[in-house]
Amino acid sequence: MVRENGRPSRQTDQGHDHERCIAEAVETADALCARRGVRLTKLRRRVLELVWTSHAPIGAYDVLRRLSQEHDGAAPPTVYRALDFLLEQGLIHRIESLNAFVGCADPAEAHASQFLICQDCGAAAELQDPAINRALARSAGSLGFLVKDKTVELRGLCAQCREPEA
Amino acid sequence: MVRENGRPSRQTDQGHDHERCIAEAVETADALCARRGVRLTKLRRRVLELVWTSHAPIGAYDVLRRLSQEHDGAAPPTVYRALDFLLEQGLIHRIESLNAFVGCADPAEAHASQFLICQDCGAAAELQDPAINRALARSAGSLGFLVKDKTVELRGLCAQCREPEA
DNA sequence: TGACTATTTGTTATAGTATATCATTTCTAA
DNA sequence: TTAGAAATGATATACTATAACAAATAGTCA
Repeated sequence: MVRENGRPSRQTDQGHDHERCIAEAVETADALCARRGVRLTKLRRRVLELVWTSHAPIGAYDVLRRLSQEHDGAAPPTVYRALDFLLEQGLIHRIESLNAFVGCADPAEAHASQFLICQDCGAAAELQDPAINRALARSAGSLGFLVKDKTVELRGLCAQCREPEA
Repeated sequence: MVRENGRPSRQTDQGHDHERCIAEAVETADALCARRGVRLTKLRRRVLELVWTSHAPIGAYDVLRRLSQEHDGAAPPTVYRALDFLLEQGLIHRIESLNAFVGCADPAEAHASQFLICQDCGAAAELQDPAINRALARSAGSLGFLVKDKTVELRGLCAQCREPEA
């Protein structure tokens, strides 16, 4: 587990076993891709792991920098193609306000989610709040707007990072 | 008014007098900046007009291309600085999912708004729906998350562009 | 007024994000 | 085993945004 000075690293550890987090994400992805008949190749799986390095969204070029250390000839398209595949399969999400990517907490089926992004620790928590989706659907619907895709990103301070406030 | 073949241009005309739209936006901006003691310079005012060219969000480099036609030596910082000023003053909004900018419909005071972005005509409608904001606040609050800033962007088809469906 | 100061704009360079294109390799299925 | 499809390699380039410093302009006050 990644630590700094013996204490949990804020960026990577919310007090949980993150290795397990990554392993589970990869297992789920393997199963899902097998069921769907799509190929989670070694490269794509590795990019998925890199995105899951922490719960903080990671930029494509950060993924590239890490990938390059172990994969000769990795270039931007290498990473973007893998990210595109993972996005299509719903295994990761794109955070528009950060130009970055984060692992999907619940990739089993397509869903509209919302993100709470901490400006201190960087972590992005994924929600699927029916009340929010209802309010959005109602508002758009009343204007005759047909929603195809949603981006809901709230930036601020997560509960842990707020504590020192007191 | 911008037209194509004598018919209203979808990108710029939703069946309204858009010249009036632009003029009102500039008048409001002038008054607001005067009251606040900040300077809406000729350059900034012109960039505001260019952002208001249509109700479709416009990219910084599109603004630059247009500005260059009338303003020697316009460069990226010229535009980005003006856009930053306009954002600070709440006169325009940034659409994260498009890396683009759109005029603010109600710049008098800070507000959390939502955008309905039509994937056909490109127009972005700005909402300020209290029900949406309540749902977001409730959800974030229940998790102890302190919200500082929100991005809510729904992409799909606006009422006008849906009609041909039938 | 005239000089000081802060703000705005000009200019050049560069960082950061993403895609187009074509060649090569690898996988799959017949 | 081999043709076709899918994935990856490799190079170039497009698009978005900011850093840094110089010059010009506007506002202030002696």
